[in-house]
Amino acid sequence: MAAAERSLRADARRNREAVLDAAAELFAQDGENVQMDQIAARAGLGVGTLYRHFADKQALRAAIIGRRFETVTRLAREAEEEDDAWTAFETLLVGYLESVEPDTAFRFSILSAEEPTWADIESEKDAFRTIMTRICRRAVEAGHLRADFDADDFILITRGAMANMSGHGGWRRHLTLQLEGIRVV
Amino acid sequence: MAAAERSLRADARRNREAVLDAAAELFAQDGENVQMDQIAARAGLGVGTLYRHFADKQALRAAIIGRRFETVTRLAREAEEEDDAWTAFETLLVGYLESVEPDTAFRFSILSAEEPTWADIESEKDAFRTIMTRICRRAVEAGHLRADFDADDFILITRGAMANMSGHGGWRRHLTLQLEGIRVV
DNA sequence: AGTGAACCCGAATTCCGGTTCCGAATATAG
DNA sequence: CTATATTCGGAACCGGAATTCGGGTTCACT
Repeated sequence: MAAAERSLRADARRNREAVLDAAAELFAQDGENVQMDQIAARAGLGVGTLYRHFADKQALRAAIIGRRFETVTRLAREAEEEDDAWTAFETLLVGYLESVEPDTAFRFSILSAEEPTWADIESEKDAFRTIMTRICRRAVEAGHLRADFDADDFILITRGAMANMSGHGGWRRHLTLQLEGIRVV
Repeated sequence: MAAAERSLRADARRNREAVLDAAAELFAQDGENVQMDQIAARAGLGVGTLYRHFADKQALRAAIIGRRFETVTRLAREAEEEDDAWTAFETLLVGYLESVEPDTAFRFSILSAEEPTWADIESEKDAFRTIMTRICRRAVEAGHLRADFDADDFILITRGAMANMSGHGGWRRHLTLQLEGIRVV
């Protein structure tokens, strides 16, 4: 793909970016229900142009989702720099959620789970998961997280928080509950 | 509505039930993406008949969701009978989630949050919430739940669990984490 | 057992949004 | 500057799914 990018005509590359930006913004805002026409309009282009760059709507979505994964992966790398194991974990957790909060499309794509030919994204997904796993492990070993906590649990927690992001900012409260537990023993 | 039911012709009432049952089953199974034709077929009726009983697809959905609320409200009433405050709470929590697990449509409608003209359902929703609030309060007062736990938190917790119901049965694990907390202090 | 209102049926229509297509416009090589 | 390959634009197309509509059917009352 990097090679392909280089061989793209100047205007084409510019437009491709415009499409990506417009799509990102609209998908983030309205999630699933955005029309190709709207994206084209926002990008100041014709629909035809979208299809020149992306096979179909699904592909465009995939590109957007992939982008966000790159973002959070970068974020994870930063978090890993933290000296304290707990700080690293908390930074990742909160950073991830904050980054994802305004992106309706991403949240829904995660929550919907089905995701047919989402195969494209797999590699980005893995990159994130790898780092995330290390950070979790470190926090467990340092005794800051329950001994049986693992990467899958991180996903459970974040999905849970994401489910409480619509409208009311209840997800922060929920995160507290998840960290501390609701039961008194 | 009760009066209207009485004045319905025998076959009409029967068909109405058939539609409701068929719709409930299909919506539960496939969530959002069910066609009116399918529902009609499953009910052994023509599409026209669906529209005789429900203004549009949305109205039908609303009726189904309302139904499930009635179910869980009944469930809550039962839970409240429990002598032990914690047992009552746990019964409600787990019972609610188990009851909701197989109902894709319901889960999505809760998670999607937007809910345009969902106003119809409000009363059913309130009925449930009232009882649920009492049960939570009792568990708090008995010292089984953190002191600041309230009805809104119940919703956060359940939404969280519901977000982890697609496919993998991870929601039970998530529920444990939510009850006990993931952090070690 | 007749009558009319209520009800049912499902083909036809409408609506909606993704995708295609090809002439016009534009960038780059020579 | 010209030629040629690329890219753009957006009206037209198309399929899928909701909704309508009017003629046929069934119930319930007398």
